[in-house]
Amino acid sequence: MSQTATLKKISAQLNLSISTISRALKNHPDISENTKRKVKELAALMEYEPNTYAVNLRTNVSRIFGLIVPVISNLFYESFISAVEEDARKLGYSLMILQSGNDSITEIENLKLCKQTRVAGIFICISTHPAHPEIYQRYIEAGMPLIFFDNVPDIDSCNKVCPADEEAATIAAVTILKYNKKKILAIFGNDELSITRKRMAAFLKTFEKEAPKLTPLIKHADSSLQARQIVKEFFASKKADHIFCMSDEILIGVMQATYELGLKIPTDVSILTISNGFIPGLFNPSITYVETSGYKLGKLAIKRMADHLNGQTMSQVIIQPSILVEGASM
Amino acid sequence: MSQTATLKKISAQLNLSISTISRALKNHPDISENTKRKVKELAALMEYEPNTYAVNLRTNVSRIFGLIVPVISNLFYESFISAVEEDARKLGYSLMILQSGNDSITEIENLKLCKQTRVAGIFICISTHPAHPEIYQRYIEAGMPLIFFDNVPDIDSCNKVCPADEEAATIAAVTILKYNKKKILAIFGNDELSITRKRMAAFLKTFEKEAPKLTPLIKHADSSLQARQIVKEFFASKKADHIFCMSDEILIGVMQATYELGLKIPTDVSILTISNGFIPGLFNPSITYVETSGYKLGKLAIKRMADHLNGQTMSQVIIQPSILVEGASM
DNA sequence: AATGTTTCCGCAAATGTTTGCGGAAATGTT
DNA sequence: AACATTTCCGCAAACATTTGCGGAAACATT
Repeated sequence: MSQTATLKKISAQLNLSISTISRALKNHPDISENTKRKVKELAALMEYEPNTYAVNLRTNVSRIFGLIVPVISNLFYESFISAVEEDARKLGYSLMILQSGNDSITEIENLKLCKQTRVAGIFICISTHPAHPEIYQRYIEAGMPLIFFDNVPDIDSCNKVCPADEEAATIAAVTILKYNKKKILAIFGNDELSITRKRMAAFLKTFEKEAPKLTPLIKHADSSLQARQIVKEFFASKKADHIFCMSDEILIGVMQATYELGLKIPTDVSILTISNGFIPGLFNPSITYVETSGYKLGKLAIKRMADHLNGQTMSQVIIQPSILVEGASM
Repeated sequence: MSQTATLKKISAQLNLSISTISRALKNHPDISENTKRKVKELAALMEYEPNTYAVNLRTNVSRIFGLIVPVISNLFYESFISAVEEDARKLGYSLMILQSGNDSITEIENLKLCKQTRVAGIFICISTHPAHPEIYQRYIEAGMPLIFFDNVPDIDSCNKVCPADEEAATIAAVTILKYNKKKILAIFGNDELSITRKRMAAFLKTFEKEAPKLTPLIKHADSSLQARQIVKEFFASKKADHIFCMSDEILIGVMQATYELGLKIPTDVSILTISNGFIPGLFNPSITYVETSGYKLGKLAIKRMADHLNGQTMSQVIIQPSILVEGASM
């Protein structure tokens, strides 16, 4: 890079000490208005910008948040990141974004990188199989502001910001029952994800409570393709009057299957999903969904981070409530 | 944060000087194998990690790339970012991601932030209306490795990595003609985007050349909603046997309109779009598209950056070729 | 025994900024 | 005139690291 202005260079020009320049630029009361003016003028002229590294070295804090997600290319994370970035910038922070690829080792490397970078705080959606869950604890105990979101560890005293997974699944179940559906195929994601387990438990619990005689058929799919095959295989021999999808990914596979099977929605089969809202609107008829907004969750997360940085360091679990958004698929 | 190990603390423990510790840890030949071993052992024990800020202050380079996009929540940028992050990590770099919100002022602020952070390089997709295009030049002249992608400025001597916008539009036009379409509605994005202009010019040029008597009807839409309205208004009075969509955003609106109008695809109207590939696959029938891959573009961009950092600083324009992916919408 | 070479390590400066402390000059108070 | 207070500013240390230079010891060469 080119010649960069420093406090030293400014001080040399004005015959003032470095400390005076530093203080003048930050409106320290010790400095007279007159010299403040002169310093600021020259600083502007020379396009002075404080050297972030020197500042961080001195103060030992940076204005960067670390954000770790399994993948960026995901509608949910993407909107989450977008929300966090927006507000982080307003607070004068920027974002260092890392992908773990849902791999525990990479995740740990990323955490280490955050530590090395002396980030001001970390947002993390943990991987499916954390090899060393105790590591999170270490970061917390070390005083690192750490906000877990979406997929969170089973640690009690930590900050978590989650979609209302149980509530969303409950709303879904209640809605399905309200429409008087009887033969229900429910497709969930990877069984090992905490999010899957939570949603499934709440879903089944609601059925047990509200309609004990009704037992939805549960299937698991790791991908759109699997979901598609599950539906096709199922309908080859049996029928269902409703398909519940745990996520966009599953919905996409299910919709492709209904195309291929020639099923009319909602007359042949009704559909309900849990989603951010974007994908359900692409289909015709548009799919009714229980909203879990990555964007709103992001807003909550950055808010929690800001509060934490302002001294409210006690751990807290925040749940982003879910609402039903009616499409035409029920 | 907790007690952090520093060179000084290690040196105190071992009764060696700081410089010896520093050299031992980086295998400097001046240091004997014996002390190297001792130093490394203690460093590992104390979980020593070099202070990034001190290192950067001394060396004046960081291992961070800045990446500026209009928005993160966009399938194209998202996959671009994903690709860049993957390879950046392999090279030992991380990513600072900034959104400009397609606002020139915010974009300049973000550039400034990159400069302040002393990033090793910048990837930028510029906003629609750069208020001060000369600023880019300033960064380039200052020696900042700068890679423009997707929407790029009209500067000659700079590094650009672009989808083959012209080629993509040409392929689209050729395909439409191949299917013998006669009444063509072509919907493009915002007229002021360089990407729109490039695609439109190539599209029209191909028609002029290959089928001079055929003139597609051109419309512009800034959003899915607008595209939807355009189609509905158009079909209220006229007919078309093909709709060309410049982007996913437009495709989405068009598809909603076809649902509402009850148009069968491809019998009533055929559809072709330019896309990353994700969205076209969601519809039934799946939409034929000309691929412009954000992921592949990202790989190209980071490659160019790596080369630049390795001394190949002369400017270069790289085009990511386009291919036709056949769906069932033609 | 004197000189040259190698091996191994430390001194100190430098990077740019922040900040506690102290101090000179100017002003105000008896 | 003597003292106290205020105003304004500089000194120097500190943050953690890197690196040119030099130097002491050990060894090898005449």
